[in-house]
Parts: sequence; C-alpha cells; structure tokens
Amino acid sequence: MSRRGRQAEAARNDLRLLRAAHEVFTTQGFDAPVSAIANQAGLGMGSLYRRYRTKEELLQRLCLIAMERAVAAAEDGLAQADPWDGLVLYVRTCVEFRSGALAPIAGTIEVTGEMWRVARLAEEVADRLVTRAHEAGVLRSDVTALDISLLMEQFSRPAPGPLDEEHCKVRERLLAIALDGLRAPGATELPGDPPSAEWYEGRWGSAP
Amino acid sequence: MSRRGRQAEAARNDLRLLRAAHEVFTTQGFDAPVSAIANQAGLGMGSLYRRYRTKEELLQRLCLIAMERAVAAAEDGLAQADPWDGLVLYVRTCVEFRSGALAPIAGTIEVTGEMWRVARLAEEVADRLVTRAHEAGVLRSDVTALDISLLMEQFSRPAPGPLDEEHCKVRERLLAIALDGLRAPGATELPGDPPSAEWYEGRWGSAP
DNA sequence: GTGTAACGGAGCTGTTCGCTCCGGAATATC
DNA sequence: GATATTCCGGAGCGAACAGCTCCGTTACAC
Repeated sequence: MSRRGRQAEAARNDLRLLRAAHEVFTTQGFDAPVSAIANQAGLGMGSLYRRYRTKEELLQRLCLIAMERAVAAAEDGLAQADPWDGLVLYVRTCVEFRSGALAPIAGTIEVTGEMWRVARLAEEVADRLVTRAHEAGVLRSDVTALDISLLMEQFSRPAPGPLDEEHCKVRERLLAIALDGLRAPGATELPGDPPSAEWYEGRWGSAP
Repeated sequence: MSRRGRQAEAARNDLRLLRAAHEVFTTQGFDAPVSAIANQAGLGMGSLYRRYRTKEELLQRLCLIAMERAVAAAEDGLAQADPWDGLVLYVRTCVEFRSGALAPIAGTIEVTGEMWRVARLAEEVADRLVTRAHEAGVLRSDVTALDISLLMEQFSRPAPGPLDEEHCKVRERLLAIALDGLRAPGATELPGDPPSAEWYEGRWGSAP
C-alpha cells in the first residue's frame, strides 16, 4: 500500500491537512480562513486545493471523520465491562477531540448521504451505550442520549482567541463535575422537556 | 432626570443599543459586524457611532455593564439565607444573561482601569459566596471559585448559527446536571490543579 | 537529460468590515 | 410660521480579507 517518493509525501500531507483542518475548525470555528489550515499544516494553498476542490468538501470530509471517530469511541465504551466506565470513556474521548464542535458547522454545509448514514449509526451506538447505563441504574433516569450529545457539544465549544493548553486542563475538571452530575440519582429533576430528535437534526437541514 | 422630546428618544435608543449589542455579541461573538447591532436595535449606523466612537468603546462599556450585573447577581445570592440556593441563583443568573460569553472578548480590547476595578470587586463578592457554601458544607471541597467562573463561561459559550429558543431550554437542563455535580461530596476527585488567578487574568493582558 | 507529478504562494475577484458623511425629519426658539 | 438646532437613517468609502486559481519551481522516476 505504501508508495514511494513524492507519492508518499502526498499521502503524509493528506494526513497533516486533515489534522490541521480539525485543529483549526474546532478551535476557530467554521469560518476560519482556508489559508490558516494550509499554514497550520505547513503546506501551500495549492496542495490543499488539489485534494479538496472547495472548502465545503473539506468540511464534509472532516465531519464524516469526526462522526466515525465518535462511533469508534462509543464502541470502545460498549466494550468496557462496566456500564458507567464505558459511558465516561465515550464522553471523555469525544470531548477530548472536540467532536461536538463540528456538529453545528454541519448546518452550514450540504449534508451528504454518507454523512447521514454515519450520523444514524453514531446515534444508534450511543443509544445502546446510554440504554445500558440506564438499565444498570448508574445513569440518572431523567437524562437522555440526546442530552448527553448536547452536553458534549457544549463542552466542545471552543473559547475565542488563541488555543490555550491550560484551557484543556480546566475543561477536564469541569467535565468531571458534569459527569458526577450525571450519576443516578439526580438531586433535582431536570427542568423542561428532553430535547427532540427532530429539532436536533433539523439544524442540518432536512433529512435525505 | 427624564428629558423630553428628542432627548428622551436618544436616551431610549441608548438602552436599545446596549441591549442589542449584548444580544449580538454574546450570541455571534466579538467579531459580529457593527451593522448587526444597529439592525437589532432598529437604528441606523449614525445613531450608534454618535454614542460610541469606536466598536472597541462599545465593547468596553458592554463588558463593564456585564460585570456589574454579575456583581449584583452575586450580591443577590449572598442575600439568600441558604448558602446553596444563593450559589445556584448566582450561577443561573449569570449563565442566563451569558455574562461569561463576554469574558474572553475582553482579551481582544484594551481593558480600562474601571473594568479592572469592577472585575476585582466581582471576584471578591463571588469568593464570599463560594466560601460561604464551602463552610456550610454544601459545595464539594475540591472546587474553587475560579472553577465556577469558568464553568459559567463554558455554559455561556454560544452555539454558532442562528439564535435558537430551544437551545436555551437545553442549556438549563445541562446546567442543572452540572449544578448537581457541584454538590458535596464529589464522587470523584477533580483531576489536575485548580486554575490559577494569574492565568485567568492573563487573558486580559497585563494588570493595570 | 527529459518528463511528470506535486509543490508553494503571489495575486485575482468579490465580499465584508469599520466608519464617515450628509440630506432630511423632528423638535425647540422666536 | 420661520429659523435654528438636534438627532436620525443608511448609502457609500477605503481597506482588509475571504475563497480560489494559476504558474514558475522543485524533487523524483526512468
């Protein structure tokens, strides 16, 4: 599979590009300039646009990958013997790579059929993880899988300004607090109705 | 105090402007266009720039007001008989008007002497509130006042895209979870060191 | 040496920003 | 009424910056 010479370099650059794009878009938001990604990757604009014909195409690919990573994280969680530990692993992993920061930007691009497919899969696996925790009685009963997705999204939300190492540490502390609040039973009943799936997916435009 | 005619209108417009600016900046971020604020207020650009000579000046005034509101919220919390209820009131109030969303934008403007003064005051009052909760044993002991400020900031962080009524409801649910996680004792020790005041204020440039 | 594939980044074109400027409407004064 | 004053709206200015293209250069293959 591995090529030689320039082709190998091209393959490496592909990865660097994806990593840089993830970094930039999740920390600076979806309207970060394309040149920032090329810079972060240490590449020129030409190299970027040879692989992705438009900014939107890059974003689509990035969202897809993020969702696939989320699926993998949920499966890892399911592989854990303890239902609570599995759920925590899932949430921690997703927040760590800020998968939630990409969810709202999906509303600004066209959502491809493949993206819908993986989104459905991600939803299903996460549901299994949450249901298992509910049945084991380790997750407060008034919280839904969608609540947890939105919690991860809120915690993935980047601070404006330059990236900050210290901020990541802080986020882990705050997330630990929220996770404690997730354990059964809640001291207080959650206010309002649980969020609906229609509303959640509605942000991405209409279904395929 | 109340004037008549055009002067009264000007005073009303001043308020509308401030409200609009708060709305726009806390939901769209600090780089929202000035025209968006004028629109939201139902005013022309001229009216805006007659009161604030630059965008920065408007932001400074806005941050100051937000901090004053935070101080008031903390004092309201202190006025509550129950230490836990007081703390919750403070956190809820601040998150509700997204005071935390303005904290990071302060890093992009010059911080005036008065802003430093009020910031110090806010810190002090919040400290009293947190200390009281600690002493009453209702707040987990490993959480600091700064943790709580940063928690509020994280929850104030706006979602990209259009403002969404449903999102506010969701945020209340998520905040309820986090508040439950704040009660003593925590199921798990918080990871890492508590954030330092130097780092926190460092985002605003150097002290006065 | 020659051909090819991938490279970097200056620059094109259109958009958007912060801000100014001015004609007109509403109010105050005579 | 007539005039002076105050405040209004929003078109438009110059600069900055966006996404994207294009092309001279470089590194490898044969």
